[in-house]
Amino acid sequence: MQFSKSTAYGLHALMLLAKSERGRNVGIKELSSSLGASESYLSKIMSKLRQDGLVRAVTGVNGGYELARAASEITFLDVVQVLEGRQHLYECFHGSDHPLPSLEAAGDEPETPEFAFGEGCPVKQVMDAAELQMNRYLQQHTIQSALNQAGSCDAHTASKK
Amino acid sequence: MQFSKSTAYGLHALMLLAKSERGRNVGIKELSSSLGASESYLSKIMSKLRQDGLVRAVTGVNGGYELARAASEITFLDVVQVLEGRQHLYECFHGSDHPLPSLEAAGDEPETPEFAFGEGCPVKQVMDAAELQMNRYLQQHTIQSALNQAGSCDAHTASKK
DNA sequence: CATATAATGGACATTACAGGTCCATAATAA
DNA sequence: TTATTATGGACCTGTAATGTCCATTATATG
Repeated sequence: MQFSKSTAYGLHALMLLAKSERGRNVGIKELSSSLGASESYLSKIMSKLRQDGLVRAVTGVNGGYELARAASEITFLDVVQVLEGRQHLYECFHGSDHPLPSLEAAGDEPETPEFAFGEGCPVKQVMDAAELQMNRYLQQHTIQSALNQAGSCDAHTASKK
Repeated sequence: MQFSKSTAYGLHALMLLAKSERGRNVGIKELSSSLGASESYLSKIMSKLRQDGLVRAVTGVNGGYELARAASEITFLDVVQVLEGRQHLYECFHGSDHPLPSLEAAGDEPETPEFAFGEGCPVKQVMDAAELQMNRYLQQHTIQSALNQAGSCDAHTASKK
């Protein structure tokens, strides 16, 4: 299990947009050369971010992208959910369309002492709660807060032009 | 990003082993029929769990698997790390062998105000910390605790044979 | 010892999906 | 009108997850 590269690219792209002066559009060329990603691939990612309302895009000359709202209002969770999808990280096998284990044996097979799968499943409860811990953290951190963090302990590269 | 099916199978297999009487070996046939997985596939998973010391296996007649230590000493994190690997969930693209963005421009291009990637990267700091939140939760929950949880709110299926 | 049982590990097949490219189209500023 | 720039569809590719098969090893039992 790994976060996709798309998420890494998306997060970094938003960091760049947050840094650029407000009102100025940043083109895909600039973004892709800064991040070392191809224009075609990165534009797919930016497109998703736009569809979900995280960035605005304007086509044509001097077009490009800018944040759709303040960097302090864009959480890491927002970005992750757009680029990784909103399904749960954990599913008890056969994504719920599968009949429960004890269907043909209506009580005559004592050697299958099964707990409930799917929703009531204690394994799923733990895994979902674990995911929640992570998501809560991601929701508490924004593009802006990460930017501040970078500015404080990493001031040498964050020189303001 | 999703947990693999292997993790789901592995966790449930351990739950079954924890339920079975101590000292009794549970064979792959029994496990696979209970979980609805093929014997061949599930045995691969069990093999991994054995190599990492979570279960013991004995070959031959009456052989099978049992927990290598108390169910209360096997955390969800243990299982996840065996079956998902121990790499970080997040990597800043091109796993650190890539030169930093500002290499050809030794100070003459003010339009690439880049922060450090890799270790110092503020994005990675947030993502790693988020992962840590999840892992901490997984470490605090064990096969035994999940079993208890199941017993309390799901007692109808957890009848002791 | 012989036999049935059962896990192991290697090799291999299959599938799904992330990663990545290309191109035709639409929108916009100059 | 033209150059620029994002969009979205189609498509290709590599790799990892999933899954099967088989020969081997180990063990209990008769």
